[in-house]
Amino acid sequence: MITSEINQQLDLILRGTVEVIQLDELQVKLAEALKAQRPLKIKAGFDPTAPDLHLGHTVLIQKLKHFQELGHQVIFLIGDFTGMIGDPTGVSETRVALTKEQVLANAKTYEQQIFKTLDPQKTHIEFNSHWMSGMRVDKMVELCSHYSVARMLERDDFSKRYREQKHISVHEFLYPLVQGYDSVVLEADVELGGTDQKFNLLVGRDLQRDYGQKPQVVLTMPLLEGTDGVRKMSKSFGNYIALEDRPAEMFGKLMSISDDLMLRYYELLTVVNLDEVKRQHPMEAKMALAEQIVRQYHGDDAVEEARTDFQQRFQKRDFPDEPDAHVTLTPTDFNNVPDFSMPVVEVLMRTGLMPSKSEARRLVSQGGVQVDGKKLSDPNGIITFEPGRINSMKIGKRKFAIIEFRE
RNA sequence: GGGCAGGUACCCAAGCGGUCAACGGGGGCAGACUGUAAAUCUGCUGCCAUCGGCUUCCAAGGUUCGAACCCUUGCCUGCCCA
Repeated sequence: MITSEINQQLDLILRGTVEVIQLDELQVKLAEALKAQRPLKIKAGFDPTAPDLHLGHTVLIQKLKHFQELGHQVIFLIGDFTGMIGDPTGVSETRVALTKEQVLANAKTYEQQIFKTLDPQKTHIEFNSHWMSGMRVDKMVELCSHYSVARMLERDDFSKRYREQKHISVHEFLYPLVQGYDSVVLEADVELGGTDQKFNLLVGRDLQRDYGQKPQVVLTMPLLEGTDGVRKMSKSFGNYIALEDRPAEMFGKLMSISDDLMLRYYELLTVVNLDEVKRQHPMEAKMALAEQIVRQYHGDDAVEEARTDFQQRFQKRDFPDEPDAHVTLTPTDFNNVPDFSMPVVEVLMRTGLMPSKSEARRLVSQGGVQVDGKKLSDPNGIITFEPGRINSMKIGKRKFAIIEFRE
């Protein structure tokens, strides 16, 4: 009776997970929870350095949702303490430490976003600065004594960087310790994280054991590949789909992924049966995926608009309802020219869609610019405007602008 | 504290006195192709400009007719020895 209940829970819990350490411990915890009518504490930590979440983060949030649906206690931990010091990961760039205000603002954004998936009533949000900021140095030193350098160097990225003679700051060693200590403070039963977090999650187990607690079960989730289909989705790679992307943009990005990647997204971001997806025409399946995800974060109306925009822009290669730029010209814009003409490059610059004139000329000479459906080719060309006439401009593959001339 | 190696465009990485705005790869952009794509092929990828010009190769000085390349100092990174 209890066993069947547990197995039912496990079905959902294990969906999509990469690794569970240890499965039998999880079973025991579930059984105890059931018996004592006490929900398990499920912890997942997020770095508040990024103000917005992307689909990659939602893999974990979905998993939290599963636990929540099973009646467990979800703790959304915001690593603001770590954030305020500045995450040293990423050797090439020195990150600027965040101020308290920034962290709070970011945390606010997090709340808005995760509550599109999680139930606000049943979600605890914690900040680790709560117990870390006031920690005395002697206690910090004591915490450090719970772990050894050799074990630190076991960590993949540390050992790799060490081997490759890359820089490692001492305080980077503190991060896993702090994260692990969070689990001690929260008395977490389970901690979720991406596969890249495995080491940190395991440190949590060790520390809990050292502090006389039962070690948390560690559950790792795959890292979602970004739109390039290769590297993990990340803001710094620019291959991400942010939850706050405009609906049309989100839709477009989802449509631009490869067919293979589409299946992966289905697997990790939805509960749709994959065999069913494979039976569909790839393009239709991709549309359905885009619709489902846009709906989740922007609602039904947005889906409608986004789909229409996409079909116009890309499928019909037509002008979208909402141009990316709208330029209004008046006679004063042509001060020295009696016939209301203007170099193409100048017009392009006025749309604000070009980073430089050189870029604009390049685009024109490569045939990437159309005015009213006619392809331009001369980077030195001139466009003559007629009063009251509205000119449409296609700039590159995906940008559209309206140029209006009013007398 | 001493010794050694290195810092080149978005990233990686050539170049080591003129022919360098700087090879090559990745990424990005554009064109072709297509089911939106992806893959593939082709071109472009500092800025301004009609020829042509201007500002770059960690920073500041210096040597030279001329420096990314040589010298000095500083800053940064890694390794080795203390």
